[in-house]
Amino acid sequence: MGESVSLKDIAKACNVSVSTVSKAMNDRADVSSAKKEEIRRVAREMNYVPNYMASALKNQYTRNIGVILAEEAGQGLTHEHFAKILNSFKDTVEERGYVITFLNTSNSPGRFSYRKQCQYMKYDGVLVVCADYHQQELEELLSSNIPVVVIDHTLKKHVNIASNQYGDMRRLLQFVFDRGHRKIAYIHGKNSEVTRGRLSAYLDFMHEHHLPVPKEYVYTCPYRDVERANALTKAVLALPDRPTCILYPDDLTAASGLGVMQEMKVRVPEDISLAGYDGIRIAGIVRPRLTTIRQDTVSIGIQAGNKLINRIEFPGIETDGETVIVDGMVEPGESVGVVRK
Amino acid sequence: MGESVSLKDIAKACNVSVSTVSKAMNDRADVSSAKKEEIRRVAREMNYVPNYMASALKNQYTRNIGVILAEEAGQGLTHEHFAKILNSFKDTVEERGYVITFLNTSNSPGRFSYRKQCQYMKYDGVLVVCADYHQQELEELLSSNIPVVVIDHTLKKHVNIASNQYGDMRRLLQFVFDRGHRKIAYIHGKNSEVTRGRLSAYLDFMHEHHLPVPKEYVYTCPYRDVERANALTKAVLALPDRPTCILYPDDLTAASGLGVMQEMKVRVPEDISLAGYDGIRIAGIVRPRLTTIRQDTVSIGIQAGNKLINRIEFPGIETDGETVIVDGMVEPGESVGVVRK
DNA sequence: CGCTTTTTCTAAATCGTTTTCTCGCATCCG
DNA sequence: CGGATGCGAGAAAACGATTTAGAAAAAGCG
Repeated sequence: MGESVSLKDIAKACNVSVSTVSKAMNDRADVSSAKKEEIRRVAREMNYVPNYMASALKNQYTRNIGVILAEEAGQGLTHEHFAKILNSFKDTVEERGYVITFLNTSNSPGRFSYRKQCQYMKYDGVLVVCADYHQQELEELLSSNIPVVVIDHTLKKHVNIASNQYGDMRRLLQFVFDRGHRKIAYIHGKNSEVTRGRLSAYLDFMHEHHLPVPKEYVYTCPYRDVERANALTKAVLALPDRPTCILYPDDLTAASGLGVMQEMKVRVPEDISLAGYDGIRIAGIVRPRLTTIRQDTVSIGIQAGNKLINRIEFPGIETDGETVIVDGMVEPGESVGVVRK
Repeated sequence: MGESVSLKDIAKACNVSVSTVSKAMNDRADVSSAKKEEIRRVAREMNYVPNYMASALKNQYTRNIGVILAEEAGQGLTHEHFAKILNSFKDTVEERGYVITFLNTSNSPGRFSYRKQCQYMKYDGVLVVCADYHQQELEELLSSNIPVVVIDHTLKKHVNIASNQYGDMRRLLQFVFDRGHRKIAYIHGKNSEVTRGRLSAYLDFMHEHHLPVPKEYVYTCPYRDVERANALTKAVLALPDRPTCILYPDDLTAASGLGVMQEMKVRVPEDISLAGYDGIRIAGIVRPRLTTIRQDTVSIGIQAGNKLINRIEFPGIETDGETVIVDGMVEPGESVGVVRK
C-alpha cells in the first residue's frame, strides 16, 4: 500500500506542475482541455487515487458523518429498530458521497468526549440515534456548532426526525377501541420523550373516552427487557379485574409476553389481546402475528440523511429547530381480537 | 468549529517553537519536564484537540478500520447475527483506540471500488463481515496487501474467524439423534462456505448413522427468507413420509416455520420437531423456544478485532492464512421432542 | 580553563492536496 | 503599433502535524 502515486508523480510523468495536475483532476477552468485529457489519461493509467487525508486537511470538509449510537442496555446495533434507521441513513448519505463513522461510546480510559472526537475527526455532521440525552457529554456536543440531526428527541437548535409517537399511539388505541376493548393495560418504556409522547396519547385517549385507568393497568418496563415484560405479563394476567388488552412498549416484549401467555394456556386473542410497537420482523413471525405500529424507518433514515447533509452543504438555509414528524401505521396483525359483549 | 487551536497557537502562547510543542504533547525525551508541563497546561487551557487529518497525513496510520457489510438481500445491519458480531468488534477495537467506518457498498455512480476506497481513506485494516466472496471487487481488495480479517470464509493469506459450522451442526444433529429422530429434513442456505460446512456435517452424520437422505428431505432456502421457508415448511409437512424433525438454516426461518405449523395445527414438538441456527433473540421468545446453535458472536467479534489490530500493529508476526475456529453450543430449547417408538 | 559530551531547543523539510498570485504569451481593438 | 484582455500554466504558500538535523546552552572532566 505504501507506494501509492501522488499528484507529484503524475506531474513528473506529464511534465507539468503539480498545480496543473490538481486543476485537471478537479476540472478547473484554467487548464486547456488537451492537457486535461492527457493528465487524466495518465492518472488513470498510473492508478491514481487521491489522498483523503491531504484533501481533507486542505479543504474544510471531510464528507464523513459521525454516528452516536449508545444506550444503557448496550444493545447498540442489535436493536433492530435503530439498525433499520441506520441502514437507511447509511444508504442515503452514501449516495450523496458521505461515509459514516461511529463515535467512540465506550468508556475506555483515553477516550475523547463527543465534542472532542468531532473536532479531532472533523466530522461534517453528527447523527444522534439513541443516547441518554441528559448526559453531560452529549449536551456539550449539542451546544457546539456542528450540524446535528437527532432521532426521536426534540432539541431547539437542532433538526429532529421523529416518529409520530402521539399520533401513532392514538391510532393504535383507536384500532383496539374499535374492536370493543375498554379495559386496556399499558406497559410503557423508560422515561424519555418517546415514552412520554405515547403515554400522553394513552392517557388522553382513555380520558376522552371516559375509560378508567386504574393503577394496576399502567406499568414501566425498559424497552426490549423481556424478563421484566414476562414478569409484568404474569402480574397483569393475575389481576382480579383483568384487562382485555395489553399494550407493550415494543414488539420484542410483546412477543415475549405472548410467549408467556401461551405457556399459561391463555389464548390470544380469544382470552386476551395484546399489541406491540415498532414493526420489526418478529412481529410478523410469531403466531398470532402481532398487532403493532409499523414505524417508517426507511423514511426516517432518508430524511435524517438528507436533512443533515443539507445542513452541512447549505448552512443557514434550513430553519433552526426543525422537527420532521414521520407517521407510522397500524399493522393489524392478529393479536387483537374483537371483544364480545 | 472553524476556530480550533493548533500547535502553532500554543507555541505562540508559550513562546516556544511548534516542534517543541509537538514533542511535549507526544512526550518526547528532548523537552525538559518543566517546559513539558507548562506546554501541556497551556494546551489544556486552550482546549487543544489535535488535528486527525494532519497527523494521519504525516504518520503512516489512521487508526481507522473499514468494514465491508454487504449481502444480496440488503439486510445489512438488520441482520442480527452480524450486528452482534459487529457490536463486539466495535467495542474491541474502540478499546484499542481504533474507530470503524463503513465502506460504501451501494452502487452509486461515482463510487470507488473497495480497494480504491481503502487507498483513499488509508484504512489501517478491513473487516469483511458478510459479502459475496466471488465478487470481482472483493477479490481485488483481498489481493492487495492491506490487513484483512474475514468472518466465516477461509482465504489463504488472510485471517479468518469462523464459527465451527461443521462441528456445531454435528452437535445439533447428535442432540436431535439422541432424542430418537431418524428422519431429519434439512433446509440449507444459499451456497457458501458456511452452508457447505453445515451440509457436509449433515451428510456425514446421516451417512455414519446409516440414515437415509431422500431428495425430499433436503432443500435450499436463502438465509432469513421467511416466505420461502414458509413454503418449504408446507411442502415438507405434506410429504407422504413426513420427517420427524426439520433443521432450518437460521432462527428466523425456523421461527417462521414454527408459525406455519401452528397455523396448520401441527403441534411442536409433539407432532414434529424443528431446530434453528444462530441463537438470536427470537429463538428464546417464541413458544416452544427454539432448539438452536448459539453462536459465540461476542468471542468472534473480540477475536476478529484483536487479530486485525495485531496484524496492523505487528505485521509479519501473525502467521498467514490463520483460521480461528469459534465453537457454538447447542441451546436445548423446547422445539425438539423425543420420538417414541 | 579549554575540550568533549549531553541536554534542550529551533529551523526546515515533509506528508499530498488546493488555491492564490503572477507571468508569459497570444489575441483583440482602436 | 501599443495597450487592454484573456487564456494557460507554474511557483509558492498554505492546511497542521511530525521528524531530522543542527545549533545553542549547559554540564562534565582532566
